[in-house]
Amino acid sequence: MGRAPCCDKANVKKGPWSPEEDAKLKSHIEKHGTSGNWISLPQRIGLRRCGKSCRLRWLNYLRPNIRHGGFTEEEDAVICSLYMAIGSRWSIIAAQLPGRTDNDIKNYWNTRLKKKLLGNARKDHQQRSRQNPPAAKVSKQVPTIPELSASPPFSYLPDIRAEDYYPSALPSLPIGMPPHLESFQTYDSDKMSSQIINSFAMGTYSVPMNAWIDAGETIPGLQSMASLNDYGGKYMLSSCNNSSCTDTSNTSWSDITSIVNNSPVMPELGVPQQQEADQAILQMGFIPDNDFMCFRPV
DNA sequence: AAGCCTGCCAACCGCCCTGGA
DNA sequence: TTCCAGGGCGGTTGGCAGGCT
Repeated sequence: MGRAPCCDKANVKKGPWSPEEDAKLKSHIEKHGTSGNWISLPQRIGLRRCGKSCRLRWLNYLRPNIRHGGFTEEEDAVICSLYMAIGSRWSIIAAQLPGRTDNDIKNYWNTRLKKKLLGNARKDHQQRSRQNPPAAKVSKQVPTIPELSASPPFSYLPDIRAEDYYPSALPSLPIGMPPHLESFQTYDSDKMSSQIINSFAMGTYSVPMNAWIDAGETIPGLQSMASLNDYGGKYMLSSCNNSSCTDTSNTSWSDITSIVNNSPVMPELGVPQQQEADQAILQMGFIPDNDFMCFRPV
């Protein structure tokens, strides 16, 4: 037996709301509230609408202080960061943006922001590739880990993963990411692409070498991740490229920070020149634009 | 001018969660 | 403890508008 419908589907009106219906609903809720029951509300006020439809109309359109359109760069940044961190949890994302509804943010993401993000990421990657053509690989033993070739991370952004940033060998980590907004709120909007790379990388626990060295803000984000997740504080640090991964150590958070801080660039914690960053990466035995640093709980 | 395409967004659908009986 | 109604939410759809051919 199926679930009983929430209303009489045959007798409710569907489609766009008329100004009269809007006025009736708004006026009633402003005077009496919803009385804690959306399902019975339309009957009580003489609307031929489903209760759920009334609720949606009120929440997404009629309630006070709703803003539509005109998303700012700052709002874009928050949406991007949170989407990368927690995925399509639109209600949670909306809760961080006063006056915005989950529906609006969802629509905005699907129609504009996703394309903007993909465009920036591609442009950024192409520019870097021109400036830093892949160097000859530094000699080191890299045992293949065949099982890592399946199910790459971030299925909802296949274009970036497949073509721009993520090699197919990266491990997939079915683990929830806590929000780490504090890591992203200070970004310069001019550096949108860097910001996206960082949050993207954070969500998968794997960091393109360039981005890792690029942005000091990655560090507090990682630290937040390490402290909020219960993995006993142990991580496996790997370097990955298109065909294989090399586990360098089982490491704790302090080991990771030690490795990062030993880089000649990281102590600046600002935005070092890309050439310097690439030089540092090479000195550590990695290949910019080819290798990735992965953190896996062990 | 007409038809087609694309982007946008309001609204719907249906599943899951929660709290009360 | 179980059941169920209502609420919440994310995915999807359909219609409209504007641009393009």
